[in-house]
Amino acid sequence: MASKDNVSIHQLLSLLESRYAIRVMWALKDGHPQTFRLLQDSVGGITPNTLNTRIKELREATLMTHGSEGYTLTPAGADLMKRMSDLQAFSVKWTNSLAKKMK
Amino acid sequence: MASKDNVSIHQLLSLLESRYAIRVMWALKDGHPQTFRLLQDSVGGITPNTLNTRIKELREATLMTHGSEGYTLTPAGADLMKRMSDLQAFSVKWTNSLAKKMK
DNA sequence: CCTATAGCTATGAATGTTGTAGCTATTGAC
DNA sequence: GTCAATAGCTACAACATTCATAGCTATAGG
Repeated sequence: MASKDNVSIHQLLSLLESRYAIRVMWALKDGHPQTFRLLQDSVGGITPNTLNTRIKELREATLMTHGSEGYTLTPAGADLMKRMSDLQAFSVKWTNSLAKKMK
Repeated sequence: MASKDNVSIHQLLSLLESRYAIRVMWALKDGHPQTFRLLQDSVGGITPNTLNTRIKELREATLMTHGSEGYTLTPAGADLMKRMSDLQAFSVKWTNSLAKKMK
């Protein structure tokens, strides 16, 4: 059903479109657990308030959890990051072509 | 260079993490040009102020343009959406497993 | 002219994010 | 036992983004 699928993607995107949401998960995609403060540093520039809000949202969405060694992605979260890993290569190409435009 | 690559992905993500940014491009990924108001309806719930802000940002980022038939993605924008197309399948799986959790 | 359509701008209120500070609980060393 | 270090978070006020609603300007067709 197409409209149901649209609802799904909209739900997902409205989660991912909060500031830092993707970067929080991105910081965890290598599988190493991180503490609250370490995560804050990895993401860079995020305040504890906001990080905490993101953590709550991502946990409710079953994309990340908190184990004994710190915060990690759930299998679903890891799957999502795997599907987004192409962004890395894109971003490099894109930044380079932007830089060319500027000069 | 790893740190340079990190800058790239951060630049990209901070663009994509604005509300509706991804959904604006998502609405154009089939290649059909859309007018301002049509785009507003396709995205759903976005106000003209915000849409206009997103359009400006995405045009400066060379991810979308405005031709004679309306707004469209640039080749770079289309490339980006292609790389994110896996999100569709993920979101359906994810919504279903969330729904199971709830009952 | 008159209406329809397209692309936007104006305004004030609601919501989200920031910077800075500091609280509580747990752990291990002394 | 108590002291410092670490972890997870909360409080508060300032600032930024997004909202809902309204309406302006310009162009094209009838």
